[in-house]
Amino acid sequence: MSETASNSSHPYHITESAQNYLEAILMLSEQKPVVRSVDVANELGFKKSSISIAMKNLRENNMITVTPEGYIYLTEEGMKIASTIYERHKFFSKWLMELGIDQKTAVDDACRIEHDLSPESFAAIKAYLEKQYK
Amino acid sequence: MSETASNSSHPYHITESAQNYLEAILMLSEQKPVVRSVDVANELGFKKSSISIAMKNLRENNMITVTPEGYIYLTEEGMKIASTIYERHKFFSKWLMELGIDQKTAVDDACRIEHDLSPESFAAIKAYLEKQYK
DNA sequence: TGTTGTTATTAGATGTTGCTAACAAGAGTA
DNA sequence: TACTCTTGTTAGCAACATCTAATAACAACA
Repeated sequence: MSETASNSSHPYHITESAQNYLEAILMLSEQKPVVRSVDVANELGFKKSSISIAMKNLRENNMITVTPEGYIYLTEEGMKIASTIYERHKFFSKWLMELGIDQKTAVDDACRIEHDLSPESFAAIKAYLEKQYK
Repeated sequence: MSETASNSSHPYHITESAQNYLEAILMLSEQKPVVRSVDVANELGFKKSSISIAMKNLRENNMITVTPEGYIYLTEEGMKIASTIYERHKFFSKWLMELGIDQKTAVDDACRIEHDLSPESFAAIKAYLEKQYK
C-alpha cells in the first residue's frame, strides 16, 4: 500500500493559478478527446515546464489524475472547482459582451473576476441579471 | 542635481497590492488629518515592516511622497490610481449590499474585483446599473 | 542507423508579497 | 538619568508563479 502526498489531510488552498489550470483542463476536455500538458501550455500561453510543475502540484492535491500516456483527467474535486470557475467565466464574458465590450477585453476581464467572488455574491448577481432578462 | 530612482522611464506596472496600498492611503486621508505608515498597517492588518517596504516602493515609483515627519501624501499619479480603485470599491460594495449580501462579504468581494476590470468594462457595468435605478 | 520533432521533467533563477527578528530614534515620564 | 512606548527601518526567510536551459524518452522517417 503506497503512501502518496495526496493523503494530506491539510486543507488545500486553491490558488487563483490552480483554478485557472483546472478551468483550462475542463475547457479543453470539451474540445478534444484527451488533454495533455502541452495542450494546457498552448491554451494558457505558458511554458511546458511551468505546466509540468503545476500539474504535479494538482496531482499531489488530488485535483487531477494523469495516465501513463500523459492524459489528464479532473477528479471529482477538481471538476467541482473547474466547473464553478468555468461557469463564472462564461457568465461574465457573455454579460460584458452584451454590454458592448469587445470579446478580447470581455474574456480577459472575466478571466480575472471569475476567481474573486464569494458564492453568495455570484449567486446574487446571477439572479439579479437573470431577472432583468426575464 | 541628484538623480533618484524615481527618474526611471520604465513603465511602472502597478500590482494589485500597490493599488490596495494607494486605496488605503486615500481612504485614511479622508478620515484623518495625516496618514502614516502605521495607520496603513492597522487599516490593512499587515506588519509595519511590510508597509515600510511597500511605501519605499511606492515612493520610488512616484506614487507617494513622505515628509520627514512620516506623513504620506499621494502624488497626482498615485491619486489617479487610488481614486479609480476606491470608486470601484464603493460602487461594488454598495451594489452587492443592495443585492442582499452582508457587509463583510460585500466589502471583501469588492476588495478583489475592484482590481480586475478594464476601464471599459467598469464603465459599461456602471452605466448599465445606473440605468436600472433611474 | 541516425536524425528530427514532440513531449515531459528537473534544476536553478527571478520577481512579488508577506513574515519575524533585531535594531534605531524620538517622546513622554518616573 | 533611565525606562518604556511608538514608529520606522533593515536583513533574512518562505511561498508562489513563472521563466530558461538542459536532459530524457519516444516516435517517425530518411
